[in-house]
Amino acid sequence: MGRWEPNARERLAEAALELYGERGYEQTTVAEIAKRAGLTERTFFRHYADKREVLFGGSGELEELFVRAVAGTPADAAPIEALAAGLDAASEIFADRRPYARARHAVITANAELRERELIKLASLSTALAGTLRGRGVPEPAASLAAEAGVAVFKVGYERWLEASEDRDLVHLVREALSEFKAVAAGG
Amino acid sequence: MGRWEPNARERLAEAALELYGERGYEQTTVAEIAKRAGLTERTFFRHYADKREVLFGGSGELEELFVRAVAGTPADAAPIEALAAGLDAASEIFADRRPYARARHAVITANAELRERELIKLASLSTALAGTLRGRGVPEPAASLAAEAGVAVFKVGYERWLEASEDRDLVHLVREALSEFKAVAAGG
DNA sequence: GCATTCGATGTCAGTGACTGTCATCGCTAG
DNA sequence: CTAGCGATGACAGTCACTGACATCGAATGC
Repeated sequence: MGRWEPNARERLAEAALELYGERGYEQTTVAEIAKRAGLTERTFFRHYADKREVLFGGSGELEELFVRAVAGTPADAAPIEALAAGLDAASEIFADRRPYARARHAVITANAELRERELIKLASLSTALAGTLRGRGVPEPAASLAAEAGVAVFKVGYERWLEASEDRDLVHLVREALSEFKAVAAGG
Repeated sequence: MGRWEPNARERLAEAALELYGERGYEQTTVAEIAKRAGLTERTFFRHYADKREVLFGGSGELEELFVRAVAGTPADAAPIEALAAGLDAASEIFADRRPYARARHAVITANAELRERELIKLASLSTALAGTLRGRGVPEPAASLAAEAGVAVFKVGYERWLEASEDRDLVHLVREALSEFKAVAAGG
């Protein structure tokens, strides 16, 4: 494996989150992250495309899970109902990671570049969901609109979960957001 | 005014769009943009915060117009109906700018950094709309969800407009996107 | 007219993100 | 034991972006 210790990639992500939290994203240099992880700056950029990406290692996994759940829904389910299944699946993987999610979210919301990166990850998720819906026969622009709505619902539920007390779980908060959404879209 | 010619800011934006279109965003240096505009790199950064922002000079205007139209709606209008008024107002200012909008959109979609910047502008719009809706008595999370939906509708209509023939105008395409949205959200 | 003042620009040096290239380490197959 | 290979280190270079200070040009006051 590596030249020295294993899990270089994970060590870098951990060091980055710590440093971004301690002194802020902008005040942290990549060289400092690499040093805390026992590596060099050059190696950081072999594992992550840039200084922002180190906080988004799990986004591909989330997207894959969400999409798979939507695709696994009965073919005659309405777009919104297929998305509901995806929302459930995506919510479950966060179950025991709330402390980590909170630390990460605090860092991201504190910096515009990181917010931008988060938005493009969500846009990628939305694009993938729209493609999956089209594959199920949903025409455009309904597929894209439904996908965007699904992501918005997840985002709202997720943010409420971060602020909520420990006994409120993400799956339920996202479901609540979904029914709020349906009410608003119906003109309520 | 300026040391030489007037409208330095506009000249920079024009030069940037040209160069980004000719040789691509990444292959263009800020020094080249400034030179084409008859200025120096340092002056570029006095007018625009970074190399991406030069393509987004009008986003504040769009946000202001959209928000004002929503705020000017009768107090008893449902969130979706208030947003519909905002969508109409926002759509009108693009009426005679389709060639420019197409060139700009082609440049933005070709580069991930520029897509990120566009997304955060839309997120800012969404946040502003949500605040306006809250000011009209719409509670959270309905206000945020409705605002996200409104932005998604605008985005879909706008993209269709860019691809459409010259006789189809933005206002109508956005209205079509809105009714598609209502149908999908209702479970259609 | 002429000096003063002020905003916009130019100049220059510096930091840090990111990349290309090549050497080197340490494990593994044979 | 050695050859090969993947991961890392070392180093030089480009470019986005910033701070500090000089300078220009036009408006203003007299």
